[in-house]
Amino acid sequence: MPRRSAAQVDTDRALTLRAAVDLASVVGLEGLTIGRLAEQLGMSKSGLAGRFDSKEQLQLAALDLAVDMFRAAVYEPAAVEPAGRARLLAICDRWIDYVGEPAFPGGCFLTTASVEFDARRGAVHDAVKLALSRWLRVLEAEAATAVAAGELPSDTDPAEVAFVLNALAVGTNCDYQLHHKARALDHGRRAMAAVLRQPATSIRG
Amino acid sequence: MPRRSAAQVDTDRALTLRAAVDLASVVGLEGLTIGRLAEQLGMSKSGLAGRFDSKEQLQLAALDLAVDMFRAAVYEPAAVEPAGRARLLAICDRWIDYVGEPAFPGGCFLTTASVEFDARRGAVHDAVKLALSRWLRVLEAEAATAVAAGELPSDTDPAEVAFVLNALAVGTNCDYQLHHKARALDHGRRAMAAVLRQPATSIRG
DNA sequence: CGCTATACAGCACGATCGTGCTGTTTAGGG
DNA sequence: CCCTAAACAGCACGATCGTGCTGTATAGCG
Repeated sequence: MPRRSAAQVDTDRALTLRAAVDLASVVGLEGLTIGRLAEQLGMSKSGLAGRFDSKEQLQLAALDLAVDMFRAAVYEPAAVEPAGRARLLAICDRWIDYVGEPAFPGGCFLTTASVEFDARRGAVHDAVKLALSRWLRVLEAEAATAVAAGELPSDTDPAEVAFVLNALAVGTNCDYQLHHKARALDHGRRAMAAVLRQPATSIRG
Repeated sequence: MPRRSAAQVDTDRALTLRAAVDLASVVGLEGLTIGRLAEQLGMSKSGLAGRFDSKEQLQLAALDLAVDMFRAAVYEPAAVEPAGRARLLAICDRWIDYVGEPAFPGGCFLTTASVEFDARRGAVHDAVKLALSRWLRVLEAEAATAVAAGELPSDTDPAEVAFVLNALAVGTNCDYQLHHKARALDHGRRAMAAVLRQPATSIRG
């Protein structure tokens, strides 16, 4: 077919990647197959392959989109809250919402990709690791702000708060994806709230 | 080759499954391939396939072995402790040990299988779901015993304790497999201990 | 010492994988 | 209005997948 405008190419690529993310969330990033994705999009294998240099590039692009969608669903709505405990609470709330009604049919994409590629080598592993490290650092910075403001106990380790919140989210995602019981979301929410409980006697005010 | 004694067949099968579990912990239960496993064992594809009815049976057998190994590494050493909080603490301790030095190169097999098959249908999905449900019920029963004995706050929900402990273990496993930082194990241990903290004023004595 | 059942190798099958190459079609610049 | 460049279909390639069938060698029973 023809040469098309850059905008059209971009939206085509975006729609392609959106379908790729949906598919990969169910069958995994490795099960994300050129043939299957092409069939689902109603185009030929070579046509689809032409949009990406290789399967690995497709995996990386799908991962990027999934990270963007996670940030748009979880972080950005919470970023309107003031930094610190309030923002962390908003993040956790949105996070559990995201686990309960994920944008993808197969649950949190980052978690799936992390478990799938944690024991492999290559660009995809590195990209997953980088994305999750960055997210943990965001959480840690918020926790540090909260501690500095006296919104969390002064002996709180921000890195530990970030770790525990992430672990609870990952664990909640796994449980919910396996059993689809809303109680898992309640448990996850309550456990996160307990982590972010204010100090009994406020230190600075 | 020949007809062999039942004992020999059993140990051969056990060795085969042990290799299958190792391989699957890295490449996933779906990436566990007859050809790759046969090559690793130095035998032909058809020879290996003859030991199992189908690939799905191989996956189920590998899963069974992984569950047995998890129980042997985590639950059974802790079962010598008295039921309730002491046993839960021992379980958590062993659990984190298991995450830090898993019997398989790719981390906790159950977690990997759970994430891999949570969005699929079939016997493997059902088996994973059943195994994890049973484990959660074990944790919940121990937590209920602890609450009844006054070793945990009386308003504690045993199901929530079981859920949170499992979520922390899963999250710790994911983080550790991705980054291989011992600090993750410390964080996981501390968070689990916090969940099992004794009531400030013991109710029954 | 034969006989038989079994564990396995070897091979072939269709399907699907990722990736190239070759046309063909067409939108947009000159 | 051409003409170039991009997007894609169609096809083929070797590799690998799971699964059968066939032949063969041998341990253990009678």
